[in-house]
Amino acid sequence: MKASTSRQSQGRTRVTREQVAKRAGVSGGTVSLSLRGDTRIKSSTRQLVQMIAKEMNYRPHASAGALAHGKTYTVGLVFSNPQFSEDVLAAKYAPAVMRVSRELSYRNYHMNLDVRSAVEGAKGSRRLSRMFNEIGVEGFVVIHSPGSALLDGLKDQGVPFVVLDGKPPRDGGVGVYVDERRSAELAVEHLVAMGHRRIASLATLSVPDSEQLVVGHRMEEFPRGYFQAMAKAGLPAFAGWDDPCMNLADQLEKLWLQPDPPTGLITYDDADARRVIDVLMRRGLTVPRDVSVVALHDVGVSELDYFSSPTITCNADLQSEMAASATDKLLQLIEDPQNDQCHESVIMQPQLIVRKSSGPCPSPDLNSQ
Amino acid sequence: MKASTSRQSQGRTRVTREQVAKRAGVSGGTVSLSLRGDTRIKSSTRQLVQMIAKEMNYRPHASAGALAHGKTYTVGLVFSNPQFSEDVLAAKYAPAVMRVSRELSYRNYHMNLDVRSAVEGAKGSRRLSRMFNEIGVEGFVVIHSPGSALLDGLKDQGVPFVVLDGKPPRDGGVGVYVDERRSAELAVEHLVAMGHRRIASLATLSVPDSEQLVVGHRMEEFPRGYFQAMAKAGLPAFAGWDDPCMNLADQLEKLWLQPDPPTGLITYDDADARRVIDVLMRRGLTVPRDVSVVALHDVGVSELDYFSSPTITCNADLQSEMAASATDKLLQLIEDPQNDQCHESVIMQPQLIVRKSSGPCPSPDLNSQ
DNA sequence: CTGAAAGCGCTTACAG
DNA sequence: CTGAAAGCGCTTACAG
Repeated sequence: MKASTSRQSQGRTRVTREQVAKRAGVSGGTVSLSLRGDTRIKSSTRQLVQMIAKEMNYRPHASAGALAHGKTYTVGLVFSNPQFSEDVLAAKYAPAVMRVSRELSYRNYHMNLDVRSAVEGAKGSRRLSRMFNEIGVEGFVVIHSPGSALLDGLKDQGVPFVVLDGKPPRDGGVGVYVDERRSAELAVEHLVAMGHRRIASLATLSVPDSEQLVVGHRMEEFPRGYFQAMAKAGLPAFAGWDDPCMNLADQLEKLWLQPDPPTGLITYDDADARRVIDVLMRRGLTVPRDVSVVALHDVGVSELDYFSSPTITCNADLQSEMAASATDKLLQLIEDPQNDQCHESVIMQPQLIVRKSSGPCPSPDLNSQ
Repeated sequence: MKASTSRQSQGRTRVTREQVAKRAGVSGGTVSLSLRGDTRIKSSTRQLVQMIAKEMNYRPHASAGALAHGKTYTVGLVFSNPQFSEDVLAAKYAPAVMRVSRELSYRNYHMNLDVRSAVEGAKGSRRLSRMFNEIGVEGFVVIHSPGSALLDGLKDQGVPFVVLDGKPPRDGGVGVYVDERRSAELAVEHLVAMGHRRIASLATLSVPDSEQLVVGHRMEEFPRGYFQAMAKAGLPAFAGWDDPCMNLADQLEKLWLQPDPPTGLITYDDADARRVIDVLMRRGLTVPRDVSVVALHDVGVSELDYFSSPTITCNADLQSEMAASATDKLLQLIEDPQNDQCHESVIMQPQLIVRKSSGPCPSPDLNSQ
């Protein structure tokens, strides 16, 4: 019973178009057209063919189609960020991956996921190029690739792509990303609205030391948005760090050596916020009674609610929305590259979700008691 | 400058085999054989062709190959677990997805990820069937599909598949999963070795109520392993729950109403463990000083280390290893189905990682002080 | 309204 | 050792 033809996938004799044609008493071409609902075929024969095809459980062979008409209806999803390990990226972007997959399937496209293209430079480029030429992937969604050489390669070759959660190369290309400065602004505005005036920003590495490169990226937008927002609010900015690699505890230490320690803290993400809260607790400070903590990003731990660690106020994670938008853009780029509109990046507006880590500024009296 | 042929992917004129052939002064067939390193071709011409092909940056067209020889070198990765939402599955299995992708790429296979097949029953089956017939996927890695109708469909059609982190259908098929009973045994043995005698097990739902089905699955193996392990250790088992939907706080409440509350607790996963620790803290109990908590599974929060919530002792997460093994099995199944060995499931042995949530049993004196 | 035919780019016996 | 040719299953002008 277990025995079967040596290649199962082929042993199961495939139903071909010609078989349907014969059964229906028409030619192969007519079958193709009928199944596509082409009105050049008389309605009655069209329906006949459709019926018979369904009966026979006929499925057109995609490879044959691809060879004939040149389209594969497949796009590649690749990670390209040498700064993070694959697993870190995978965990972080899992929802995006899922969303892209779902959106593609709605449009009858397929998704080819390739992790190893995460490799930067020539090697990564070669992989993408192979995917494009060999498998016939029609375009790429590239996840979070800051200033990648990969992208330049794609652009040179005229391969459609869109960057998900990252900016496109300076000289063109499309990206879908969140307005970072606005994220910082929202955080500052929220704290100001709660009466806070002394609001500090903390720089951190939430990744292993070996991946310090990321600091450069983070440091670029994160504090800039903070400084601008503070300026806009007419408040003096002060940062916790001397250099970007300074750890959180040291930054807090330094801030609390000042005569007037901050009542509001802004961290890069919710994971950092929890670390900060933990340090504050050890110093005998309670969040948000004594200090409010707001994070700019949500990496998935914002909603945990423990005895000593409240839920975190932070900007909503928009990756699923970005994924949908990126998929949309890419398909436009593939199907209608003439349309100028699809060559523009999408900048999403952040939305702050207020949770339990932030509250009113303690009044000075209580504060100094 | 921006103008280009209407279909970029085709506009970029593809380098074909015939072009290489002409340049090399040989026939198309010779090019194919040479590039595959076939020794029927004289070494000198073989090398010549290889050189020229590289020069011209020739990439064989996969669809054409697939049409000619019938192989696509593509496998499908699908989720099939109606009990969890896609996002929950995605986050949980992200490392597995990455690992499968990597392993496949090492063997020059491609991965087609399809989320929507998570839909159970006829609809999901149809999707898989379409993937198999249309795209020519040669087999499937099905993630965590307890007793799924999908699998039966695949088996009936003779489509190669392996279940990742789940058991195969009772009547055959291959799965890769961890020995759940042994997981429980390790947890019990660890606590016993630390002097604990009163060890309770807590049942929980770490997913929203709407997904209660999962309880059935969990309850099946989890307590069974616990009860067996306790019996083996010669200790009386006692469970925290009356019914499996009882929440953790109530279970703890109940346990601590007893004259002799437990000194060791076993939870399903590290997330549950943290919830338990949180409840214990509110009751004024410190972990692991007063109570040790061990989880059977690691869902990724075991290593967080906060002031009030220590790292969690639990069994290592083997999903990456399972993913590698599952990929291996599937490719064997595809490439050499005759080999009986590849039709057997793989049961992985768990490994307990001791962290800070477990420690020696408090001595009775200190305990009652 | 439909059929016959060329072609997509490859693989693989089969001659020579 | 290599070339000429049939064939994989489709699409798409082109006749009629």
